[in-house]
Amino acid sequence: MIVKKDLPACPVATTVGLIGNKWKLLILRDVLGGAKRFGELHKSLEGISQKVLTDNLRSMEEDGLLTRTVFPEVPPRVEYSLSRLGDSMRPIIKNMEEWGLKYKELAAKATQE
Amino acid sequence: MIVKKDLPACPVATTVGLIGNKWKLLILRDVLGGAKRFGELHKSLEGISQKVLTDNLRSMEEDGLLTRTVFPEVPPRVEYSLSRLGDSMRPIIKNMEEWGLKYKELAAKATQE
DNA sequence: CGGGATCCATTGCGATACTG
DNA sequence: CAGTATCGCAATGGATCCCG
Repeated sequence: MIVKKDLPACPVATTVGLIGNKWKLLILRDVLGGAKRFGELHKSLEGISQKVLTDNLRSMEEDGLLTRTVFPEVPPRVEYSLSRLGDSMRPIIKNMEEWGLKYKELAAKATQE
Repeated sequence: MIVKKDLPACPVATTVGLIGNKWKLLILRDVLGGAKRFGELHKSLEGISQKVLTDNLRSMEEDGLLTRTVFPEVPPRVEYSLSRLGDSMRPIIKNMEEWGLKYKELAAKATQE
């Protein structure tokens, strides 16, 4: 599902409009590994406040990147998982992961000198 | 050149720390096409203020992603180009571009229905 | 447990003016 | 041209309380 926003002319800007934000990228990273509960995300994303996490999750849900599933239990359980659209971002995160790994190798070398 | 910051354990977080920001990603996009002058970037990045552009350029320079070259002319000319480290981010931006293109196709289809 | 609602401090950022 | 400096507002985000 795609919700209309004004799409910028540049495709990169389009993508950046959806995930050009620290937390969204990290949320994506977490959810790539499978559905996550609110509390799990909150723990994993160190430093994020409940409010900001909620805001980002809502936004990503609106944009069709995430699927929110409520399990009618007591206590309530809510899971966030990747939609098909969200899953199509996997290569982007994968690239960032690979880049980060290489960067850390470089940083390690630079340190030992 | 790599400047030390505290590197997070997660490689994705490492990358996000350097470019997990709307403007930096768009600056990267612009500079991928070759060296750009300050004014060119300012025009291309619609909506950015001079201050924020300067701040981001400085930050990216500190992080070793960009190279800043001053030409001792009158009027002064300053060019920003990709360092080797910055250039290694090309695949990430490329992915985002491809994703944006596909997304726009989807959006177009959804509209015509 | 997973939020919604408030209130408030902090900051980000735009606008403007000035300079080498 | 490519900045730096300053000011002041608006928005972001943190903390807290409450609820289904």
